[in-house]
Amino acid sequence: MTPQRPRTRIQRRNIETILEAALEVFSAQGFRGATLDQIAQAAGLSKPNLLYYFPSKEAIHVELLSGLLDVWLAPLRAMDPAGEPRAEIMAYMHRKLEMSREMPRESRLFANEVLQGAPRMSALLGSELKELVDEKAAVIRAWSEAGRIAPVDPYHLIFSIWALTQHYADFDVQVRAVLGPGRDPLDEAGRFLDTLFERLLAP
Amino acid sequence: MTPQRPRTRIQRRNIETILEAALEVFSAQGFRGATLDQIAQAAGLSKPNLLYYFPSKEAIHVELLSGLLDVWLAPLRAMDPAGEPRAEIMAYMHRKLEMSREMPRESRLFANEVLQGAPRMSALLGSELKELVDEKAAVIRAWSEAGRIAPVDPYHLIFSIWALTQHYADFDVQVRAVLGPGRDPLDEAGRFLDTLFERLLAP
DNA sequence: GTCTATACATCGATAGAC
DNA sequence: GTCTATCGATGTATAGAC
Repeated sequence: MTPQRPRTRIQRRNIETILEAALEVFSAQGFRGATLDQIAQAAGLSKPNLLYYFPSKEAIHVELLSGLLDVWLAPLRAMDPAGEPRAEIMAYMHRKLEMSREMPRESRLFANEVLQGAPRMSALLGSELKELVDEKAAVIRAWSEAGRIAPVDPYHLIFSIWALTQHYADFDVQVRAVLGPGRDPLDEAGRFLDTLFERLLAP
Repeated sequence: MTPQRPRTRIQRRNIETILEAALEVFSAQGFRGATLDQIAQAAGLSKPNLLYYFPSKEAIHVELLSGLLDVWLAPLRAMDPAGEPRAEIMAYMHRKLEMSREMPRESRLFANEVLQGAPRMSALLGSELKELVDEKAAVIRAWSEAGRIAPVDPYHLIFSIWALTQHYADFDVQVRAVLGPGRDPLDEAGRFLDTLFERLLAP
C-alpha cells in the first residue's frame, strides 16, 4: 500500500510522479508488458526508489486501478434522475466521449485489465460497478416506461455508450489507420453518436 | 515462418495444435503475458518442440494474427452492394455478433494487439483493412444518398458495428459482472442491436 | 531518501542425446 | 522429431553504502 498520509511534499510529489509514469507505461504495454525499468525512466527515478514508495510492481498497478474507478464512474454518477431524460443520456454519452479524448491512457488501462479477465478488479466490477449500473438502469427503465424515451433495454443502452465511446480511445490506432491522416476521429464521433442516440431514444 | 508445405500429417497436426494452444494463451494473457511454457503445456508438447515448428515466440504470434485477418474481415466482405441495404447491414452486424459468441478468443487476440498500438499489425491496418472499409463505406454512402437508408456517416457506422459487437467478447467479464448470473448477454445484445440499428437506419 | 550492486527467479532459445 | 539439460538475457526485488 501507499503510505497513507505522506508527510512531506516530496513524498506526495514523488508518488504522483510514479503513478503518472506508471499510467503511461501500463496503459501502453499492459501489466506484464511493462517493466519497472520503463516506469523508473519515465518517472526520472531509480528502480529501487520506486520500490521505496511502493512495495511491488503489482501494488503500483492496483493503486492506479482503484484510484481510477471513481473518476471512471463519475460521468454515470452524474446522470440526474430529475433531469430531462434524453438530455441526461446524451450528456452522459458526451462526458464519456470527452474522457476518451482527454484520458485515453486511463481507458486503455481499464481495457487491458478487463480484457484479461480483470484479475485485479473483478471484485469491484461485481460490487461497486454493478450497484451503480443497477441504480442508473432503474432510472432509465422508469423514463422508458413513462414514455419519455423510446422503449430500450437500459443495461444494454449503458453498455452501448461504453462500447461506442471507449472504442475511440482503445482502438485509436485502428480508427486512424482506416480514416487516414488529417481528420479528428473524436470530433466526427461526437456528431455521429448524437445522431445515433437521438434516433434510438426519440419516443 | 511456418514450413510452407508440411509434408507429413503429424507436422500439420502439431502446427494446428500449437496454434490452437497459442490462441488460447495469447488471447487470455496478451503477447508479453504469455509464456512458451504455458503454450507448450496447453498443446501437450515440450517447449523445445514448439521451437522446432516455429522459429520464435513472435513467429507464432504473427502466424496467428495474419492467418486470422481474412476470417475477421469475411463478414464485411460478404456485404453485398446489390442486396437490400438495411438487410445487408443488419446481416453484417449479426455475423459480427455471432463471431463474438463463437470466436471470443480471436476477438480478444485482436483487441490485445490493437490496444497496444498494433506493433505487429499496423501495416495490415493501413492497407488491407483500410481498402476494404473504403470500398464498403462507398457502398453505404451510395445507399444513404439514394435515400434507401437514413443519412449516416458510413465509416462511423462501421466503427459502431465493430465496437458494439466486439464489446461483448472483449469485455465479457465486465458485462457478466453487471448483468449477474443466469443471463445470456449475447442473446440480449442481438435484440438490443436489432432495435438500435433499425432506428438508426430507417429512412 | 536515493543510489550502486547484486541476489534470485523467469523466460526465450539452443545444445546435444536418443 | 522429441526429449532433458542448460545458457544467456531480462526482470523483480533486496542489501547496504552514503
